[in-house]
Amino acid sequence: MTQRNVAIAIQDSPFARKLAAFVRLSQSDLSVMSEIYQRRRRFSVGVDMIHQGQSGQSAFVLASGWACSYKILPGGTRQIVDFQIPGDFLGLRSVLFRTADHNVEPITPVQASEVTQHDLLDAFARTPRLATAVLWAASRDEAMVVEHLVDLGRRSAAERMAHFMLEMGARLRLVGIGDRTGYACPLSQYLLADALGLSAVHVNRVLRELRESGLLTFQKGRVVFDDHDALVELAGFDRAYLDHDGPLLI
Amino acid sequence: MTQRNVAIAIQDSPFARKLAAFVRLSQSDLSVMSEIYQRRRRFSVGVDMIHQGQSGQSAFVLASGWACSYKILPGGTRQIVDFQIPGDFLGLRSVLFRTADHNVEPITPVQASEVTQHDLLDAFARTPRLATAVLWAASRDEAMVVEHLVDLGRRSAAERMAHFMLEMGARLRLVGIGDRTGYACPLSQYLLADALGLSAVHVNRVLRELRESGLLTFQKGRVVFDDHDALVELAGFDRAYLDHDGPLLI
DNA sequence: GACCTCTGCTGATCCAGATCAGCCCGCACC
DNA sequence: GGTGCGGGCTGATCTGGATCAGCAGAGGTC
Repeated sequence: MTQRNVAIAIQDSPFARKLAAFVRLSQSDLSVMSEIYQRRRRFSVGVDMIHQGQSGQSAFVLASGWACSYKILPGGTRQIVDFQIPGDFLGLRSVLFRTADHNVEPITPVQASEVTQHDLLDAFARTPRLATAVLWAASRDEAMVVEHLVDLGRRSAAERMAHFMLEMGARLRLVGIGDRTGYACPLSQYLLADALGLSAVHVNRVLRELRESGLLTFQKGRVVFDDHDALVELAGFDRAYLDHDGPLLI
Repeated sequence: MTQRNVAIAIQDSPFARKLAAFVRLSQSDLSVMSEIYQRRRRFSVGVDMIHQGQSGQSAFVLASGWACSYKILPGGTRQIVDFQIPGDFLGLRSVLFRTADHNVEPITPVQASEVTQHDLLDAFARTPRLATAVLWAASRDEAMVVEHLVDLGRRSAAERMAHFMLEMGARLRLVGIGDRTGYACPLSQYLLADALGLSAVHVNRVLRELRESGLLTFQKGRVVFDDHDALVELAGFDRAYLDHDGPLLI
């Protein structure tokens, strides 16, 4: 494969597409990325990709499948911080902090490219634009976590659920999965509960309410927006934090 | 002032001290920083430093005083995402995303150094190590937001309060304010309520409970840890996410 | 075919924390 | 010296969501 071909291949990956929304990536940026992107690993459901408290962990770029990052509390309960979908960069903090402050676990079978601490620091030294791009991607993740914080702090259960479903819909559409009408969603009600800070029982009831009021249906692994506008209204959803207007770094 | 003197001055700032925990900063990194650090602006209480939805905003390095970053929901309630103390870098996302997705407001009179979009991108291009350091600082902020998310999702009101007070204590000690016994805290119970996702009434009751059970006293602008170990136990507080073990980038 | 586990679903009851209403104090301001 | 008003503080009441308990179907596995 020639250099040029490699660069074309990587350009089409969801990860590169996401970064390109922020910086115009040079040929050398792309080849550094594609080098990393080649090395694929597979993970099966339930096997931690990153383990809280352990050091020397790698980061990953998700190529296919869904994962979730979460924290376990003394007491056994857990809080899911976010779900990762194809194109997402995960475990950055576990590399920068040497020891991981959270877990990451696949929800479906996952394919991911491993990025070691050495890869990362090396890539930053060689291609500063890439470092800035990763900083941007990390900031976008932080914006999502902040939005989840608002969910838990100030939105009711139904608003939270609506907001979450809309956010996942928007994120998936950005990487070419799903459309305005809905998307395939491999999450169980238990996972939703741990993410939204609710009990599984209550998640079930909220989903029923949303279904019966004709807003949203989540059944058999598929989310359908029955009334997109009403959902946006209910959740106070403003997708500004997800997409930005063209590259900042030319 | 000679180059060397400037470098020495900036090295003692809380901001540089924080970054130095992660990367060994070179002479040129320091001089880029000190250039920015000279330009001080003052803000008084209640005047937004960063305004949600507006574009072309700057970031700031806090030199003195406390600020808070928050989001307003349609409906008027707000959620405080975090408080900023001296040495903190704030508004990074408002620069990287061109338009701000949150507000930042001083809680006490504030002195801060302005960092424009141009400053930031320029500094990154000139000193990649600094870019990595800022990435690290941003990740540390994200780790704090994640911990707040866990607070709201899975901790009871008393646990939340304990966790929050311990976290602020640890952060303040890192920049040389306060000690193991307690610290000066300019927050009102209303601010605490907006940060912890509680009502002000309930904040008051929780504070009384903690006081009466001999764990923590917050009165007249001062937080006193009456039983630090019991607080850590109650909150499940693990300060690993705040301090890391020596520079990663040599 | 018996058994287990996972997930979705439901009713009954309980409780942490919200909401409503109001008092008290210090202090800025005219 | 009245008059706001921003805090802190408190009692009474209400409620969203947790908890407890249990059923049903769909796989998986021996």
